[in-house]
Amino acid sequence: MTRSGSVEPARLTIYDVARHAGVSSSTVSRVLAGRGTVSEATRQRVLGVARELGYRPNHVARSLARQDSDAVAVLLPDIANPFFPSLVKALQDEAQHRGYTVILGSTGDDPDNERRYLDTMLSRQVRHVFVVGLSLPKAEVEEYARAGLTFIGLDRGVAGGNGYLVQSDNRAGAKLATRHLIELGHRRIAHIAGPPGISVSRERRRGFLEAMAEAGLPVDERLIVTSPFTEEGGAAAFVELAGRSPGYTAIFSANDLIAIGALFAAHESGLSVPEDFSLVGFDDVSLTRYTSPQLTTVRQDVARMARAGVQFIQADRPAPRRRTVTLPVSLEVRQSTTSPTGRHHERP
Amino acid sequence: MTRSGSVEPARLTIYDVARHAGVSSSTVSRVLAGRGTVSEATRQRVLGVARELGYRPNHVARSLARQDSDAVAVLLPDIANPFFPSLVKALQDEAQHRGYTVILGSTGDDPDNERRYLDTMLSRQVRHVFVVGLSLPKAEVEEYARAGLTFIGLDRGVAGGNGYLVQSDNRAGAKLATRHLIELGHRRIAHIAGPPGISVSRERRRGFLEAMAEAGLPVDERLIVTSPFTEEGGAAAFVELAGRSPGYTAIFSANDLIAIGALFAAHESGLSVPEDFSLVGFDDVSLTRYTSPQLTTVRQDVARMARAGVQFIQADRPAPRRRTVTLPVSLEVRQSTTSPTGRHHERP
DNA sequence: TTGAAAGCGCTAACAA
DNA sequence: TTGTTAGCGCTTTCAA
Repeated sequence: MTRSGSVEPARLTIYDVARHAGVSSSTVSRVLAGRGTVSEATRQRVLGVARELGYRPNHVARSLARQDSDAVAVLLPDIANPFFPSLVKALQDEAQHRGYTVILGSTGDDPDNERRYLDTMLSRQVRHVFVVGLSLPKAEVEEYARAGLTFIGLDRGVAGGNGYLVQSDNRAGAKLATRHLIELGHRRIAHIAGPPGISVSRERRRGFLEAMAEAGLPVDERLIVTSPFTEEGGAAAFVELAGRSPGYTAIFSANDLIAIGALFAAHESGLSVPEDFSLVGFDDVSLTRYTSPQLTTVRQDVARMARAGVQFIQADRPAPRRRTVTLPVSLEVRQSTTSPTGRHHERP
Repeated sequence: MTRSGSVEPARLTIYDVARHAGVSSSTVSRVLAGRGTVSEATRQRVLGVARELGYRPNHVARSLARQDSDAVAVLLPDIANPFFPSLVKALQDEAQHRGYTVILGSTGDDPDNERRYLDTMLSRQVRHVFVVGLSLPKAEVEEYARAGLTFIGLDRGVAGGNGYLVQSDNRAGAKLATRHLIELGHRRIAHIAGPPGISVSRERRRGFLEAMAEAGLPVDERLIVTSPFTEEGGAAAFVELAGRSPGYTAIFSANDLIAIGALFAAHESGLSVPEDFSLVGFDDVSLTRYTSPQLTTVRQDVARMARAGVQFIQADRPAPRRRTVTLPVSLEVRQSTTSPTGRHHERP
C-alpha cells in the first residue's frame, strides 16, 4: 500500500523460480530453506535461477507457514543509558549474524508499555524476548511465557520467566572495585548503590560489603545511599552523601552514569577527583574515557553477553546445560582513583 | 519451534471467534481490522467474544494477506552516539502509538551491512525505512526504492531515496551558536566541523561562516578542522587545533560528542573552559548537563522530528504537501560560554 | 530425490 | 450489513 502509487515490480515467488528451473515449488523451498534432501545438481540449478531472477524470499509467508518468526525482541527499560546501546549493538551483530532480526522496545519501566510490546511480539510470532528487567508482576510474565514467549534476562533476572539469564559477575566486579580502593589505602569508602529491588544493585552492594568485611574495615551505614541509574540520581546522591557524615575518601558507585553525576556535583561544590576523593564506576561506558578525570570503572563484556544470550535461543544447538551464564568482569584503572592524600573531603 | 517443547495453547483464530459469535470469519476480520462496515450490535458482540476467548490477532497472517507489514525500520550509522537513542526512543513512542513496530538496525556506516538490512526489510514486507545517512551508492538506493522501499531521511538526506527528509535547521542552529559567541565578545572563533561529505556537517559549517561574515569577522581557515562525530575525534581535533595557530577564544563544535572530546583534551593539557576558551556543542544530548562545565549547546527537538517523520508514512493522511520538513532549533546557554577574559589560550 | 496438495490465519473482492 | 470464496507465498506431510 505504498502511497507513491509507484509501479512495483511483480514480486517473484518460489513458483516462478520453480518454473524456470523445471522443478516443483517444494524442491525450491527445500533448497532455499536448506531443509530436506535435494540432489546437488538441482540444488545448484535452483540457486542459479533464483540468483538470476533476483528472487527475494518472503519471510512473512515463511513465518506463517512455519508458525515461527526469525525475529527476536529486545526490551530495555531506558535506551538513554549508554550501556544499553552498546549491548543492543552487540546483540544485533550476533543476531543478524545468525539470521535473526532484532525488534527493539524501550519500555521506560512502565508495565503498560511492557504489556503492549509483549502482545505485539506474540502477534508477530516472535518467540524470544531479551529483557533487561521487567516491571510486570510475576504472574503476568508467567502468562506470557505460557502463551509462547521465552524470556532471556540480560543483566537482571526475570521473575516468572523461564530462567534464562546472562549476567556479569556483579558481585565480583564490586569486590574488584572496592579492593582496588582499599589497596590504595582508603578506609572510609562510600557506596552509591543502585535502585533497591534490582538484583544488579543488590549484588554490587553485596560485593562492596564483602570486600570491606574481608579487609576488616567497618562499614558506616551513613555512607551508603541509593540512586537510580542516572546522572541526575548520581548528582543528587552525592549531595545527600555530603549532607550526611562525610569523611570518606572514596566512592564506589553502582554504575557509570551515577559516577558521572557524582563527579559533576563534586565539581559544582568545588571538590576535585581524585584529589579530594577517589571515584569508581561500573559498566565501562565509552564516555568514561572522556570525563575529567577519566573514570576508573568495572568493565562488562557486552559482546560476550550478547553471544551467550543468542546461544540460548539457537535451535540447532543442544539444549544448554545451564540456564544462567555469569561472565567475568575486569577492572579498568584510570585517573579517578589514587591514594588518599590527606587533602580528603572534610565537613567544611 | 520452541525448544522447551512446552504445551503451547492452541492459538485461537478468527474462525473460533466467528463460531462463538455466530458470524462469519470475514465479519470478525472486518471488526478486528476496523475496515468495512459492520453493525454496531455485531461489532460489540464480536469484540466481546474475542476478549472473552483471549483471542490474539496474528500479524503475520495479516501481513501476508495484505502484502504489507505494519513495521517500520530505523537504520542508524552508530547507535553509540547518544543523540540517536533519544531519536529512536522518540520514533518508537510515535510509531508504537500509531500501531507500527520498529525494527532497529545499526549499520556502522558499512554498505554491506546496509544492504543486508534493506534486504531483510524487503523480505519482511517492511515498506518504510527511516535512515540517518546511508553510505550505499545512489544507484543501489534507487534500486531498493524501486523494489518497494520508501526512505525517510532523518537529519540527513538520502541520495537516491524518494526525497522524504526531516531535519533540524542546522544552519540556523550554527548561526545561533556562533552569534552567541560573537555577542559575548569573541572574535577569533574556531570550528570543529563534522566529517566532510555529510549535509549536517556542511550546513553547520555554513551557518558558522555566515554568522562570522554577517558580523564582519574574518575567518582564519586554520581555525577550522574536521572530525568524526565522536569524543575521540573531538579530542584529536582539539590537539590538532592547538598545534596549528591558536589564539582563538572560543570553539564551536559540530556536535556534543566532539565538544566533550575537546573538553577532555583541553583539561588534559591544563586548560579550563570557559576561562581559557568558550565551547559550544550541538544536539543537546542529556549528558551536556553533567559535564564540567555544563555545555552550552544547540537543542534539536527529537520528539518533533519523530512526529514529522511518522506523519510522512501515515497512509490515512492526505499526501504531504512537501517532502522536506525543517524544524527550528534553540540555543541552550549553560556554563561553557562566557566573555573572553584575556586569559585566553596563547601558544605556550 | 522429487512432486502434489493441503494448510498456516487473515483479507478482500464479489454476491447475496 | 453479511457470507462465500479465493487467494497471499511458503512449508510440509505423504506418496511416488
